[in-house]
Amino acid sequence: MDEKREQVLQATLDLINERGLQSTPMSAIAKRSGVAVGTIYHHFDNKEILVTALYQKLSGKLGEYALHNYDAAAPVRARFSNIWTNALRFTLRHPKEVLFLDQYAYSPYIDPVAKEDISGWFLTLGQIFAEGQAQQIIKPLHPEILIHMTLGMLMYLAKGQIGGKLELDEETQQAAVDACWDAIRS
Amino acid sequence: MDEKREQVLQATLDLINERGLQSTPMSAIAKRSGVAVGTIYHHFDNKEILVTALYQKLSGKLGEYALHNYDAAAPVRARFSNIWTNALRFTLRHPKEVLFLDQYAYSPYIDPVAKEDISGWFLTLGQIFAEGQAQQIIKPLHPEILIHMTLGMLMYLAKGQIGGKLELDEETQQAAVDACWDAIRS
Amino acid sequence: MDEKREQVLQATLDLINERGLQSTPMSAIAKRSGVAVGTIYHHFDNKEILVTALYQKLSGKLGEYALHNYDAAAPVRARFSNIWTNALRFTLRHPKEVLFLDQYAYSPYIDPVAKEDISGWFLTLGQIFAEGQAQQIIKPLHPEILIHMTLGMLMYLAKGQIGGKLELDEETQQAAVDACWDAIRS
Amino acid sequence: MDEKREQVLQATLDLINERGLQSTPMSAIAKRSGVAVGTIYHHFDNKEILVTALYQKLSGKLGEYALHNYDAAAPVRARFSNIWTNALRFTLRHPKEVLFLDQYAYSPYIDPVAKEDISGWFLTLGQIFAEGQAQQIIKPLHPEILIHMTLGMLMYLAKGQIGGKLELDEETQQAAVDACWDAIRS
DNA sequence: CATGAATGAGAATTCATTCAT
DNA sequence: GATGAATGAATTCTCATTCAT
Repeated sequence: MDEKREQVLQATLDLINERGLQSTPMSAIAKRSGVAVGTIYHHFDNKEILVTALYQKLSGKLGEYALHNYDAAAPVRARFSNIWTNALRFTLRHPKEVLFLDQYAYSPYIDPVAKEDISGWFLTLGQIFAEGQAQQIIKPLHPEILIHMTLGMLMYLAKGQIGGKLELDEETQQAAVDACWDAIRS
Repeated sequence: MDEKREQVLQATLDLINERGLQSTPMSAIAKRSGVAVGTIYHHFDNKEILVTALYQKLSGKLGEYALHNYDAAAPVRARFSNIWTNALRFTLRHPKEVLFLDQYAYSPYIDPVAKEDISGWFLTLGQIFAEGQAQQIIKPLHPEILIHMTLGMLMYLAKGQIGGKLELDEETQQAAVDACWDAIRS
Repeated sequence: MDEKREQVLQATLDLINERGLQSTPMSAIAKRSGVAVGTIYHHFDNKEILVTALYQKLSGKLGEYALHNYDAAAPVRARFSNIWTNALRFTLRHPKEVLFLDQYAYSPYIDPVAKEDISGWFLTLGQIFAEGQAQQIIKPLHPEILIHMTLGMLMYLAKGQIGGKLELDEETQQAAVDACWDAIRS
Repeated sequence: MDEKREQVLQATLDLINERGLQSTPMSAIAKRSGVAVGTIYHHFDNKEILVTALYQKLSGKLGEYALHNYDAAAPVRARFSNIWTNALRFTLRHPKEVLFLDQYAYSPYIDPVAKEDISGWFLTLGQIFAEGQAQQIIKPLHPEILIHMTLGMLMYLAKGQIGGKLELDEETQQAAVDACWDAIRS
């Protein structure tokens, strides 16, 4: 059943967030998810594949969420704000997911191939930046740099909120997205 | 001797960067550091405490580095740039250290209490922001938010460079620090 | 299966008797019992719990054996002799069990709570003593004292025989039980 | 210094009583006794020898105590009572010592040769019993049996008191010694 | 003699994975 | 497919003992 698969992924996410990968044995995932260990191995060949599958699922979810209501015809800044507002909202609504993604994006545990951007939102961002640079409204820095800077702001806002050090209401979220824009606009 | 302690911390950092915490047994740390397993436990009660000690050491090192040549009498922007240039330089010169800090700053593996800022650079940043806000040259957002945003930019630039996706020459570093400023200035 | 559990308990008893707790690692118990180490931990959370379980099992066995053919209607002395003859016979037939019980009955290694008398033979003895005292045929001492004295005689006779210093034939066994009676009768 | 030797022996006794041999490492003995580990090894070649030395010391102490005021000319019963009163008093005043002796008298950990009765109180007891049997006032059982029975009573009274199940005032102590006599007299 | 840091063999325990039911 | 008991290699941690100071 696909339902069990989802339960396993959810339990894995929860446990890794609570205790770290190091301290979440398959047996704990089994207990938390209500799925027998053997059954987990029916769905995922081994632990690494399970974690990788989780990474890919969440990565796709974030990308998909970010591209919500994307209007290719809108002006550069509007498109940027749209994506970034979406992404920020996602991080605030799904802190565990974001923390996990951030944690494993550079971890040697997950196969680099699995980290490819599936949803294409990085690609889209790159296009927006290129277009903005052609219009001379965005700093003439390498798009990869712009993506990293803005993504970093986003991720650390999420981390801060998760760590309990920050509280972002609607208004502040808007201000944060504007700050992102300020960082990259020329 | 304190020398052995340092050797252990260094080996731990190296191995965690190469293979991840999950895949670096104490025996490997012993071998790499040239210190017997028992001796490691003589200095650190258990693996978690060892990793925490490493975190604290590196965290302090980054903070110390960031406050290099700090001139409390300089104007807000100069002070900001000074700290941030220092910090960025640190991240580029000490990629392993930064990757580790980023990885464990929000990990449940490390006791939150141990993550307190020892060097006081966050405190200093907070003061700079407060002063800038009084002068109305910095956005009226909560200092924690400003810190997280700029720190996020920094960390992700470092991660990008470490991951080989970015190349930050001197000029670009300067531009990055300026972008940080743009993000927070009003 | 419960069979494995029993094999482990038996191997533990044998090894502790042969080499002492100190010198019987879990790996040895695994080898001797023909059960994998991991399986032992599947049945007993840790070594201490394993030893405690063994204690409880043997303690129950002795109590059960002692109450064999117990006739509540028989006179006090007959009941006393019955129980004590049973117990003495048990100690002589099950030297390993007895040595273990004697060794751990007062050891800090085993949780005092776990040492509660499950079989109820101490309770029964207490009743016999109370009745005997009412009939003024037993010394008016606290039942616990009477129990400890007679139990001590029994245990040390067993230990003497096990250690090869004594040889108790049927006749002597009878004499020993009589001596127990003499010790407590008024 | 001999003082350090005594401190080590005392700490060893205390710790073994509190936590069991299994859980008292040399380092703990060092800490508790205030003597460095290395120094302990100056006095005792290894742990086994340390424990054995403790056994011998306590065994001698008990024997010596038991023979206090021994009057070879007194009648059998008086001599028996004298020794047994002494011994019982020792067990009540030195519960830790007694528990230790009982614990290791039959343990494979201590070299059987080291268990030899040094003080000669068993010898003396044997003589008393032989004399009493010649006078037909003591049961015609093998002296070893008589010793084991009475010793068992003694030890278990001590254990009971240590375990908190018993409380022996002066009067009861006298009664206990009488009970011992009743057990062996013909 | 005294010290206690250092050692590493060995003990306790964990956990990914398998497989009979 | 689902289950969870069983496995044993790998890991964390302990501790008797040594030895340079």
